[in-house]
Amino acid sequence: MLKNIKTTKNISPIEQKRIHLQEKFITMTKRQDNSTPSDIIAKLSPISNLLTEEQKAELQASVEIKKYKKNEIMYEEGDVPQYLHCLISGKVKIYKEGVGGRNQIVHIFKPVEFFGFRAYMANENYITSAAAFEPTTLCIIPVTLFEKWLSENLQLANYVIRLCSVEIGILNRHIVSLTQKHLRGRIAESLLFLKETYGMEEDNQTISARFSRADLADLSNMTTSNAIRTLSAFSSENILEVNGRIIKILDEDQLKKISKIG
Amino acid sequence: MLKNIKTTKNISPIEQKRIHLQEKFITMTKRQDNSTPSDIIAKLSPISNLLTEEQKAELQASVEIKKYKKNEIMYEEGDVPQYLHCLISGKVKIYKEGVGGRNQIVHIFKPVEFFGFRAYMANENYITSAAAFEPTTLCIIPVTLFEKWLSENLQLANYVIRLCSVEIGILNRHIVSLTQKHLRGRIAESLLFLKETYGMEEDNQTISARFSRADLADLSNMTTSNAIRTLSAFSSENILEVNGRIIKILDEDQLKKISKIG
DNA sequence: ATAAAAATATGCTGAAAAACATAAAAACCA
DNA sequence: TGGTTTTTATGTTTTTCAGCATATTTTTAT
Repeated sequence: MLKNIKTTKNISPIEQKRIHLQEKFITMTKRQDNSTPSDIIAKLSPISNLLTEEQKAELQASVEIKKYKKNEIMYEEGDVPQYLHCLISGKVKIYKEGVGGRNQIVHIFKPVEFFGFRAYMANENYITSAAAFEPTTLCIIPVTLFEKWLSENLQLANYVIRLCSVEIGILNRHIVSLTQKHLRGRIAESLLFLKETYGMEEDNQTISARFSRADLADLSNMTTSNAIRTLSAFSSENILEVNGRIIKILDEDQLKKISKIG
Repeated sequence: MLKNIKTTKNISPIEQKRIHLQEKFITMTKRQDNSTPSDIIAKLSPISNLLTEEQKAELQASVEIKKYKKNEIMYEEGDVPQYLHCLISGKVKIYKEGVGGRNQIVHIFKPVEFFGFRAYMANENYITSAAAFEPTTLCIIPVTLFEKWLSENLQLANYVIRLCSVEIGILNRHIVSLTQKHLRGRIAESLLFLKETYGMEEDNQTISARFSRADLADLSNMTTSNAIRTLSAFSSENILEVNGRIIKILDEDQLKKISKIG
């Protein structure tokens, strides 16, 4: 009894709010995961809309659904690419192992986007790994089937060319940011990028993503210590309000400025 | 007369050899540039082989030949993409301006490769600039025509998808190298990359490219001073033989090792 | 041919960020 | 529930590299 009272006393209002937000976030995430198989096929519209009737039938026949736990790995560097992966719900990181065991996240995906075909099309084994940030549902389709579709469907092929073109642009920008900006600029850019990708919660300030400091570091090319330090600095400068993994952007203009000047 | 003797005396055997190699290199470069218009169309085979007869006729009707001097700029960041560029002879760099006016070279092209369509396909203005390392000949084709071909030619579209897939892989690898390797590892990698791209001269040691230290620096994400310093170090370690812009790889295994461990 | 400009070489200094260390807080789990 | 592991926080030291200065060499322009 006494212990219980003590525990309750220890939780500050801010902490209570954090726990509340955290639970709401988990609920939101889980809710997205309740799709039935037919729902899921419908969700593949970015691809399936471009397919012929025959190809849609092939999709129906070959698609498989896979669920991944938090931090579970989908494929690793060196693996032979076998499937086109479509992200139905959850969040996925594509990362590459660096020299000192340090990882660099090269892409993050949101529903409904697809990945995992590049290496196959380039005739390589995977040079990156893919893992789930949070509980995630994927559709997987044999990549040979996807290749066949590409070889017979102009619309799909042109869509993929446009996707790749956008991706190359992002990577070009990224190279310069990661190599030339300073710690503060790189973290600022990553936070803005997370906001763009996963959006905000109802308050229009809280980023709809819960990343560990280590993941933020891997995204921003720095050590975990420096990610922690820089977030603390932004917090004490009232640019962010940081509450565990819940990050609220208080002064977006300032953050953009820091991101821009490096 | 006396002066003449003095001048001759000042040129060491090594220097004479350097001048000889330099002149031979310039001759080689110039020779590649003597193509007639019909030769040039023939040289576009990587694309034209994939075109239908009708498309080939359109190519013939629309293609233009452009010559660029050393360091001349083809397009700049912010420009509206208008042409597909095919490199017929010479060497081209694609680069991006960084924060402190420092450039990062994100791609180098050799004949016959094509570029300049990515931004258009991504529906953007150019986010990179293109310039000639040395006297260069290009074919340019209206990018709208290229887009039309893509929308009606499966083979071409699939070829472009494969090209983009390879490119994305290179960029992913590049991000990790440039951010995580040390000076020595980055320069080593750039030199090996130049060797892969432009090949060697007859001696099978000299890289068939003459890059300024500043360009090597822009390729390797470092200051010009550090590119100079590191090349000197490699030279005194007998990994390279450096003679102005002529770089001979003496110990490729060692260079690969340095590139690998960072 | 000669002056001016650009590129290369090298040393020195200081800033930025990694590496290391340690403690506190939070999450996990048997 | 208490103990263990992981994550976050923060201070200190060390390494790497950019920035600057200056001299020399090479290239370019006139």
